[in-house]
Amino acid sequence: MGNARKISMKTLERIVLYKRILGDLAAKGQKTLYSHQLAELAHNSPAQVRRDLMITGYSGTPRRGYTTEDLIKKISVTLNETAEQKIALVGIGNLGRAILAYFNYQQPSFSIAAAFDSDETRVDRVIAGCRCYHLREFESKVKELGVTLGIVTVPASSAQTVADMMVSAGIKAILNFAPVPLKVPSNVFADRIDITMALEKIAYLASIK
Amino acid sequence: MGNARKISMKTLERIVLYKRILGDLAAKGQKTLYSHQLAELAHNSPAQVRRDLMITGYSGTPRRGYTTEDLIKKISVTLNETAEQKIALVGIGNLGRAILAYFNYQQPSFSIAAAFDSDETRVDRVIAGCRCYHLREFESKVKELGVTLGIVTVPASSAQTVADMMVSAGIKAILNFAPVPLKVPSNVFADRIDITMALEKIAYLASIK
DNA sequence: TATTACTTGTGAAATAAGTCACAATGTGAA
DNA sequence: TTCACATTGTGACTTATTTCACAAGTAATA
Ligand SMILES: NC(=O)c1ccc[n+]([C@@H]2O[C@H](COP(=O)([O-])OP(=O)(O)OC[C@H]3O[C@@H](n4cnc5c(N)ncnc54)[C@H](O)[C@@H]3O)[C@@H](O)[C@H]2O)c1
Ligand SMILES: NC(=O)c1ccc[n+]([C@@H]2O[C@H](COP(=O)([O-])OP(=O)(O)OC[C@H]3O[C@@H](n4cnc5c(N)ncnc54)[C@H](O)[C@@H]3O)[C@@H](O)[C@H]2O)c1
Repeated sequence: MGNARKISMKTLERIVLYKRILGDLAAKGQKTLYSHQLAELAHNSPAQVRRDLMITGYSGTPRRGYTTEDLIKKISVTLNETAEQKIALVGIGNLGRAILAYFNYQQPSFSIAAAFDSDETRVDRVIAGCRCYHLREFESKVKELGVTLGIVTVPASSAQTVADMMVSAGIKAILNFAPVPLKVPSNVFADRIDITMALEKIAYLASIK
Repeated sequence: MGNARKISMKTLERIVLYKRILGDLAAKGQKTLYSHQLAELAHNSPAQVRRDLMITGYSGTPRRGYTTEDLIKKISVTLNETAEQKIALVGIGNLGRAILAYFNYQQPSFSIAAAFDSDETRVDRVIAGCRCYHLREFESKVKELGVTLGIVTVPASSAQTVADMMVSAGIKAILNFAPVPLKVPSNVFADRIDITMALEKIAYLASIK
């Protein structure tokens, strides 16, 4: 869309975090803050914060810092959060259900519009306010509901098949919890959250301390 | 421990992935492979694979490539996987239970030794083979069982308190699922998996495609 | 009003990560 | 055995990210 400047992955991740921190502060009534305060809360440096905020185009004022509400709004615009996006989750297992339950409470710029599974015993019900359908209804529901994002919580062996289905249904970005990299066309973005890998990582880091 | 060379986070993450891929190939009977094949499966470049493998000290042979089993062993040694590590999970909610259920099936170089919660109704039972205790028993159980790793799956408001408790019980590394950075002393490592952030990230990336 | 004391935004430098490209080398074929 | 050649390991280069450091600017104070 509009945003001319390209945001690096690292900066993207941090400004999402900044927005959340700012939201908490705003809820507590804090009107302004300095880069060093945001840095403290985000566990990084003031220079990093200021550099990251450059891409939003928002300018603080010297000596006064940033206005909480304005900065939140500017980050939201930068993140194109104007239009709410809909998510389809595939794989109503333990992890899938935890995610469904969680994102019902939350109300960010996206919502899980529908969930799917290939197991007949897991479909045709409502979990945490989200309807569960059989996988065969995937493409039609995605199109009907205007889904643009996908969450993959199926076993690794089925993850690529599910991703392919998402791509052909027109989904634009996928978050994959299966421990296998997905192959998607270059006009689709796929990210992976690999919990096992994260554990092996901390196991290594504990072992060298 | 022994490992002189410092592994970068990026390389660490990738060699963990390589090991898993190699394990799958070995299970299917593949004896050797080339850097370009591993790159294909890991979704990166052959040069990246070879560069990453340098820190293991393992050398393949030109024209024949890498011997699957040998490379797996060398990565395991690099990752100090000789001694199995024990994990304590705190927060037996939706996500915590999904994780408990999952890591019971798996048998890697670590296992979840005990789970804890502050809610009386969630303790004194066994979930997926893992005993659940009240949080007040945390320190004694951690020491009794020799736990070195912690998983935090409590609400954001309690995450820092739980982390502090883990640190004072002697835990060396923490994996945190709460959407808030943890403050830990420099001899402890804290990593965070932020699912909401990952979703906001793909939402942004979908919006610019 | 002039001055002081901080904070911002950002070029420039430093560091980290990734890619290229090629000499060295072992393999399999003849 | 000899040779052709695909593959490895790595120095050098490129690109990305972070940090430094300081001019410019604003609010508070006197
Ligand atoms: N639960 C965890 O803590 C955890 C940790 C690490 C990785 N993971 C990964 O997350 C994924 C889900 O884990 P889980 O614990 O929820 O597993 P699970 O077995 O509880 O759930 C998997 C679900 O996917 C469904 N499914 C299987 N094949 C399907 C297909 N082709 N189409 C649609 N649905 C299908 C199953 O019916 C089941 O409901 C797995 O890839 C797993 O490796 C989970
Ligand atoms: N479930 C998800 O998909 C999801 C997604 C994003 C983030 N998260 C984060 O993961 C964490 C857990 O999420 P969840 O969905 O499992 O929540 P949940 O409410 O289902 O579970 C939280 C558990 O922690 C326990 N708890 C609360 N305070 C505690 C304390 N001080 N000590 C010990 N136990 C305590 C509660 O009794 C409960 O059992 C939260 O921080 C949440 O923000 C979860």
